[in-house]
Amino acid sequence: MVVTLKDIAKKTGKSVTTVSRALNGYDDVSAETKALVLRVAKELGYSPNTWAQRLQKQHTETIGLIIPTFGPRFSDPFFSELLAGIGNRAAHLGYDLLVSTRAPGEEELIAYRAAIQGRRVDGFVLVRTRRQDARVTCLQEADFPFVAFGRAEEKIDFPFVDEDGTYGMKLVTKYLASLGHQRIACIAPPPNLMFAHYRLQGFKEGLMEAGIPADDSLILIGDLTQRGGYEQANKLLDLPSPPTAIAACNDLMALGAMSAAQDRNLMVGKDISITGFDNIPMAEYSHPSLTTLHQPLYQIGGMVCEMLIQLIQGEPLEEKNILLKPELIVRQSSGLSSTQS
Amino acid sequence: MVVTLKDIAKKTGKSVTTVSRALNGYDDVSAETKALVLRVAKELGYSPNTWAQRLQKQHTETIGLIIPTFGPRFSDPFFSELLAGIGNRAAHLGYDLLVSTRAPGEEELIAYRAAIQGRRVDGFVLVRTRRQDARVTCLQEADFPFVAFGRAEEKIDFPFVDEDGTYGMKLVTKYLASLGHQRIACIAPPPNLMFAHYRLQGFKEGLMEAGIPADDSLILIGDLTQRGGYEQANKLLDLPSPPTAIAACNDLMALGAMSAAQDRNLMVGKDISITGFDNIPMAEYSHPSLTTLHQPLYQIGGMVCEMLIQLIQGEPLEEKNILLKPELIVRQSSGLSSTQS
DNA sequence: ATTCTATTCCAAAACGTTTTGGAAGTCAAG
DNA sequence: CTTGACTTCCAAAACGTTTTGGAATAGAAT
Repeated sequence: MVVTLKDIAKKTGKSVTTVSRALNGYDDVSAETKALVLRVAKELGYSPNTWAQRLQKQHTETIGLIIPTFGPRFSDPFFSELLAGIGNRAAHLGYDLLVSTRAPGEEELIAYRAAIQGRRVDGFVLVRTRRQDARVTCLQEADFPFVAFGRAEEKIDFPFVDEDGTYGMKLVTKYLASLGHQRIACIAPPPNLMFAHYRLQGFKEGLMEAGIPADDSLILIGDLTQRGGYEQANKLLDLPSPPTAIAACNDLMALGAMSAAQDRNLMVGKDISITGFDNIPMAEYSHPSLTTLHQPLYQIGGMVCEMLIQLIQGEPLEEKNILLKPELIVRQSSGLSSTQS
Repeated sequence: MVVTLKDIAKKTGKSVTTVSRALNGYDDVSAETKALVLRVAKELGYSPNTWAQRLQKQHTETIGLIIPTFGPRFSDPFFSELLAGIGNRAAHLGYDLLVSTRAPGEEELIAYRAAIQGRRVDGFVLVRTRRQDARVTCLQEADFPFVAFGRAEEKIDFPFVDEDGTYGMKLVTKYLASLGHQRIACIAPPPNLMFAHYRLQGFKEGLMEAGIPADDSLILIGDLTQRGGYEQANKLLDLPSPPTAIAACNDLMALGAMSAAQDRNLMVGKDISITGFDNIPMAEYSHPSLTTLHQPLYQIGGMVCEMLIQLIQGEPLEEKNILLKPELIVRQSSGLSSTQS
């Protein structure tokens, strides 16, 4: 049923060794033998048993990705875009991608450890880094190759790609201020996530540079989903003195916030300005279209994947740490403050 | 560095066989030996080498999914939702998920064949079945376990889960007709996809049952993306006698169509009705929110995955073919026809 | 005739696990 | 003292590949 090297050896009258070497293009096999072997292999529809190969070669040509699912699902376009980038680049470089989902916590670490010790993958892509990220220490202790999308808190040294969230949020906050907004709210991500820290900091710096006093009642934390954005926006709009602009720290929450505003018959882009972060495909097609910061997730996935594979293959990285500047995309969801009128 | 059975054997003074059997819970090893082995294994942080195990056991505890990427990427929420369902259920049942992306065609088949012959996965989940689907014949010839999301054209027999697209589209078409719409357009998927066939058929049957004559100029084919929906809707709205309702065959195209209408200052839900299919998370939060057919993609992913694993493990399937009825979700993007007024 | 080099091949070991088919020991029954 | 049953263990084979370390042959150089 399944064709092995032995079958080819028997059919060609050569040894298993020779067949193997012929197929792998060694030059200590004569041209005619090689041709014969190749022909027979094709005839029988041979392709090598992956497990035997990997057992022998001690590497797997597979990279791992364990998606940290907060809550029951991950229909987050953030992940799917990133996943596409990683997966396509991996396929292109001849690597497989092994995907799992684990909620952050003990289970998650067990999955990492099992994959490492069981040599199931050659390296990991780490996404959405956290403060005191146990995954990082786990991988570093095992001296296992990995590249992260996101930085770590302490000055821990590891290869990563990240977007400059501080820069981005500062940009958009100052932009909102330049439109005349004085009461600018922020819907921030859960603070244990590293990017939350950077984005929130950018928001605060932006306010400061615009000369707007900080007001902690205008900073709420959302769970990164549309529903979360909706709920937090409602709280903001219920304030005695509600904000005229909301800078959400991701697009999904921004879209939720837009729904909340529209439910109150506010014209988003006129009565209130709302901005996001990520520039997911949805952002362009929402109504009004969403002002946001563009983060090339698909490309980032590709970069991270490529760096990891270089690392695995022992090639030196040109750049170990890459920080990308997000680009402000102004669309219709933001406009001049109407409080003056 | 890496701990093997041999290391444990050496440390405990037992044989590799005994260690293996102790760890695997055979009862021909004494309680104290077992305890000793378990303790040492834990001490050394042993976990088995996956490749060796799989080579020996001849099965991989991994299921494969090759996403047919049309175009450069697959940020389609359809896939990410489905993927989440498959991945989570697989993890729950102790299986890994191996993901690849391949454009339909020769490359794709090669990937399937290599995975089969290389025994890389125990079975496949097939998504988005096509007419004369080469993947199906490939898998059937190899007698390889698979479960599809989607049916096949001919009366080819294989296990699948599918949504009843005909029923769904008939439902929504008749619903639109009941609102007074007489000129109802359809943006259909590429006809080589099986679900395109069923959904289009449902649309036609719906028109017929509502007593509305068919008009082929009102049926256009879109590429399932927002951009595609936008373009096709523009063509429809440019017609001398444009439709008052557009039934798009998926949500993404419906959202694109909404954009097209809104660009012309049409009030979606009043001046024109637009409906989708899938009920992706975005549909609830678009403006206006999208009337659509709910298809529980996450659950479907789980079902397909579970059926596949049953198949792999040689358990009989209670139901080999499952056809789910989509549910009509009426939201704000559809309303009474305004042509009477 | 001998040595050297090049070419072509292959037996055996190795990767780390599980399974097969006993072997050795103990104990109780006959 | 045998026999049989039971418990506990293990050597060796197997999974399918790659790599190691030659062996065999032929031709060329000495």
